[in-house]
Amino acid sequence: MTETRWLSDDQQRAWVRFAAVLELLPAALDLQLTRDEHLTHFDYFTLAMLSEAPGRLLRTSALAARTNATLPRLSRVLTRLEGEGFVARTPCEADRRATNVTLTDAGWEKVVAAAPGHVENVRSLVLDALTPEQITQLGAISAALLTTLDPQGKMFASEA
Amino acid sequence: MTETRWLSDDQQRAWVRFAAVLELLPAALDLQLTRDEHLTHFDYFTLAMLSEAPGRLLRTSALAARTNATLPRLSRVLTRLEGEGFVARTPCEADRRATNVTLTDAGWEKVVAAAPGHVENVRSLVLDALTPEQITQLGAISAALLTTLDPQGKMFASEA
DNA sequence: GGTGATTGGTTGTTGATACAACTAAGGTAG
DNA sequence: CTACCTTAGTTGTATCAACAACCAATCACC
Repeated sequence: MTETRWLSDDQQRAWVRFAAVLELLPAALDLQLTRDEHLTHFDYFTLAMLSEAPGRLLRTSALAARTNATLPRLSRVLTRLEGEGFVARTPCEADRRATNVTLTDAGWEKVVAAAPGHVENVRSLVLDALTPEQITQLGAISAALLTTLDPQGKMFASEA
Repeated sequence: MTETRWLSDDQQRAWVRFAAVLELLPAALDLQLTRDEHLTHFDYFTLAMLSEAPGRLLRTSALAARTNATLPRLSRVLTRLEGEGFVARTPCEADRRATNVTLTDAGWEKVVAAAPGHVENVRSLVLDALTPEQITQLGAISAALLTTLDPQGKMFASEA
């Protein structure tokens, strides 16, 4: 059995604080969206990914990859969002196993309505608390972490 | 209606990456603990907070504050952990509304067994991907974010 | 072109969390 | 001491997500 290498004081301090951020920030992000727009952060992100897709259209499995969702989870969320009139499901002509998901006009309006409040929340919770240098550092740190967390870049539409 | 101030390229890039980390890292932390120790990260954190408390004892509501849990959530988790023999609930003598939660010997053993693997996971997912400077930066950035996210320092036992 | 393996997506079931209602104990004012 | 408010914790109910089982369509291969 190998000896555990514990953390230095500096590592310990950074990790404890960062872990607290991981715990608190997602909840704070969700809170504003559910309160102001009756959308979960996942709902919002799903609609946002569709809004950025060419033709506001993605296949279900492609949308699942971008949102980091399992297919069962996305399936039920889409059923609800479809019922609310924000998305529409249509069979894919090219591959009849697949389903195309499109953002409806109402869905587009919803994203447009929700985005400013969400961005303002991101500003007030994150960006406004940091110096420009720290924002750049955070980008570099996050990129470094993503090389192990998301080596394929699944969550980034522009890549691969 | 005020005009929305959108994000600069630098802000946008940093935020998109950081948001992906917020999505992926907690799941990766949970995965190792559930796979290797059959503990959720919340279970582990709960036991860890108890293990660091004087006498391995905390009142339920104090434990809830340190773990950022609602009382109902903690109540049910404690019921399960009690059934597994890791914690014990005893009435508080001083205030008979309150309940003291103590870490049993089995619970202590569990934390001792689980900690090395968890720490190793934190290393491989976070610390090893960063330079010493970046670790220091991450600590400072997290501290800055916590001034708005957790102004009372609820999650830090040492403070107020 | 038929057989078997794979992929795309939905649904059954179970465990987990939130909100709200509830019980019980403690504090406070008359 | 009694009525009322607050605090500590548990439990009822509904929603959400995960895993697994399932159906349907496509592909690989002979």
